[in-house]
Amino acid sequence: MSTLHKKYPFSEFEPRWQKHWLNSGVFHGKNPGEPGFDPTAKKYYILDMFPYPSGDGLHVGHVEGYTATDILARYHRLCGDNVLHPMGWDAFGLPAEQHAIRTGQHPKETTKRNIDHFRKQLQALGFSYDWDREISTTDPTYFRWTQWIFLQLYNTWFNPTTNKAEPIATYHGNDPDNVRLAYIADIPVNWCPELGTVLANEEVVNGKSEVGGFSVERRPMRQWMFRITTFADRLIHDLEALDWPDSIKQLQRNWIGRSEGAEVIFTIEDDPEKKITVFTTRSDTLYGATYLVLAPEHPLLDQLTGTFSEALNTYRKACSAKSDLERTDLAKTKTGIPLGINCINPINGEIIPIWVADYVLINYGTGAIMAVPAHDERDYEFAQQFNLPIRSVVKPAKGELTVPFISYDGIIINSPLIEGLPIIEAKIAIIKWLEEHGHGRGTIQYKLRDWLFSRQRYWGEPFPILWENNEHRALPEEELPLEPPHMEDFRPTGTAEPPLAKASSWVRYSESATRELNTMPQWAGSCWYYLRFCDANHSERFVSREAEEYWMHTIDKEQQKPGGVDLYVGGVEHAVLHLLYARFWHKVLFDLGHLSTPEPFQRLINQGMILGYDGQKMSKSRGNVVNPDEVITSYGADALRLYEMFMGPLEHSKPWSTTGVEGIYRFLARVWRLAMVEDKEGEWTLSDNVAEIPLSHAQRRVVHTTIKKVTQDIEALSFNTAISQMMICVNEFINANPCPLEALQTLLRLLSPLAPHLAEELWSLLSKKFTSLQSLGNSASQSQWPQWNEEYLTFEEVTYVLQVNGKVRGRLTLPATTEKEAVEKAALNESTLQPYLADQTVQKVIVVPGRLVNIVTIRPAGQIVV
RNA sequence: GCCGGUGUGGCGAAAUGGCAGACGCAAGGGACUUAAAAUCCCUUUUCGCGAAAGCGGAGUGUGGGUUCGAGUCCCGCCACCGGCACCA
Repeated sequence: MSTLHKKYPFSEFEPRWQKHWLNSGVFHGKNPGEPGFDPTAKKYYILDMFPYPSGDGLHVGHVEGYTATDILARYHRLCGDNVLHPMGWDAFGLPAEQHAIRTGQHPKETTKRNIDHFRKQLQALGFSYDWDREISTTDPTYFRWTQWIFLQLYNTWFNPTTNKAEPIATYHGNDPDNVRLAYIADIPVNWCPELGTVLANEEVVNGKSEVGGFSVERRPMRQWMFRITTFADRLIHDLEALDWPDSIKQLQRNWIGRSEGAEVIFTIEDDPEKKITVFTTRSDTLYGATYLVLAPEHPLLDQLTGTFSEALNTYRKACSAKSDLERTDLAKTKTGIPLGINCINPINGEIIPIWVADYVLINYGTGAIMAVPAHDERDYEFAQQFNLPIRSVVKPAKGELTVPFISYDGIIINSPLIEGLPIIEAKIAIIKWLEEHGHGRGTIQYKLRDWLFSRQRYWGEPFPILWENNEHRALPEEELPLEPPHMEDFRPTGTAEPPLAKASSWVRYSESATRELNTMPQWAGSCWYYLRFCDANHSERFVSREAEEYWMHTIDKEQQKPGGVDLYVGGVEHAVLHLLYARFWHKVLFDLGHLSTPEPFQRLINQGMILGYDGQKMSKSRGNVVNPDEVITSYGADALRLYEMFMGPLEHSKPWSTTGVEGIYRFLARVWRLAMVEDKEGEWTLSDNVAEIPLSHAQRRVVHTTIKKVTQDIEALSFNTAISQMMICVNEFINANPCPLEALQTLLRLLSPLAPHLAEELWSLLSKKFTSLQSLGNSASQSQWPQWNEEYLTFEEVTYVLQVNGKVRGRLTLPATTEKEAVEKAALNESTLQPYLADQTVQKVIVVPGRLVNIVTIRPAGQIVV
């Protein structure tokens, strides 16, 4: 393709404009206090999910989201807004380190090279980033503040009475280490031997590591955790006011997994001092509990009796040897073992047996359940397996009782205290009874677990933590940033010991203190980068208060919007990882008074995936990967940008089509030829056809329709239809002779956010001849976006579609000003309709102004004709 | 199993409850050309009738409903995609 004659000289002018933009600094968004800052301009913060700069370079999927935000950024600048549109690099973390190990180079070098390559590729697409604000998470001037924020979390606790994070000094209990938001815990974690590190729950998919797909095992380890669970309720609640896709909100809600229920305390029959607390969402079925189940790892098991049967020990061992995958396999039959100990149901004093079974999970609720086999499928299956009694305590509101009966549409039976109540009321009554009698309480459980934050890898932020006498303390703030030691051999040790342990002189902090050896996960840097962009070079604070308040301030107090980034565009894969973690950090910093908004991202859009031509996900092994560099070489950056926007709705997944790119390329060439002609030598010169003549009525209508449609579509992020309208406009003028300058001028302005190189080049060529043209854009604070005039959109005559009983039977052209009654009258008199109206009685006439008339008739017999 | 999303020509798609298929791709035809490329113009949901202009019927996964009128709103079902899943 590249050997073909170019339809317009993009390869000459695209790099030229890119260079011009870079050198002139036109895309720099001004902070308050900067020379030229305009306090009257609206601020607009539009953010991309910054990339991990992989060795593979830019993907066409990146191009899609980045083009969408670039169009918005350029559009808002033309509207006179002060736009913040930054870019940076999420360059710490596992993939970068894996890549370095594979290529045998130090991650510092590979990261730098990859970043340089990525930056070049982005600039070759003409994206209007403010490169003055470029950041990399691996830069000490950046991760200094990542470490500082960690210390904020370390020195903070969650006060349940205020429902807020507060400085640890306001905590008056005896062990502050028990309540810090960043804490050390000895718990079973996801250890991945292949990667040589532990992973967060969110990074383990079906028992495999999300990165690389290696198997993951449970093992108890001492790790840094974040108490994100204390924010579970706010993380759910605050979703409401965000302009996010419902699907993403739902994903986060499901992940947090709030469920309301009750804790019920059962007393051990032979030892009334010992009690078991269970969690249930079905307190209404308390009378139906016929046995109780403990998770095999339940700590109470060790206290209950020292004389475990051999069988129980064997069972517990077998469970711990199982992988998560085996254990959660729904298809397998349930296993369990009776403990030989009974407990007492508080509601009726009934003595029921205690079992141990691995269908009860230790890390949800209390690790113990009351089993109600008549109303829970799992309990039912277990009871069948081991011949345990099944007692129905709810019957359906209508219809036959089937067991197990799970539905909420039921009435309580066999339960003296709550007999005959509907389920919801019964729940409340039981909880009230439990609380009054000290046998339990209403409570809320979450699926969300605390966030495992430490990794046993080299390429990440070191923790600003010191250890002395087996106790941790914060590294003094003035010693930040704490840079990782330079190491030649930074590979995982093959054991649970982090590689930093090998840097012995770095590890030793003083005679008696050593440094923390773990590093932070990749999420650390991406949790707050959007804040740093507001003030990327500030050295005194993670972001200056003034800049943060300006770019993140509440945009709409009336609508109770929380504010934050005005538009955030990225892939759906971050729905429950990055987007949840960032919200958590943000809320902590907000509670501590460092930020002015409770949420980071007001509006979120997920771009769909770009698939291969075969409709499959692009992958090297399928051989269907499209390289953006090659598309740029053949068709130019504008064509690539425009094509990806024309493919379909931004949120949809859609397959790549090379002929589709050619179609867009042809369209851009048509725009070019509106103004340019090629002479015999193949040189392009300005066409004599362009003239300063007034638009005809019809032309003016097309131009103003286009202004309106493109403006509204850009604001709605409906770029495909905006482009369609521009095509219609170009089709209108391609054969206009002469072509009015005004049409061309308007079209170029409308096109400039989408295909900026072509628009700039033509504008600049035209303005050499037509001095009436001012600058295309980017001159600050003056709106240069075209305005449409509704008057020009109207037609003098409109054609009505005439229907009889909903079927089109004719048309009628009338002056646009014709009154409804006159339209009706004209329609009834229209000759083409008469055959359909003969023998009929007109029952009703519907007139939709400017569009259609529907005549509803009835036969004399009284039947409506259909 | 639960939650969410999507179903419209050969393909990507478009349609404030008001002429379904704009715009683009692909396909076919024409103009220009010695020829090709490029460019420009025309046709293109489908079935029936017609030499043709045209006329008539059907049609937005599927079955119902609301409405003068449904791709669009409501109820049921089917298929595909994504997420969660022994979470009590």
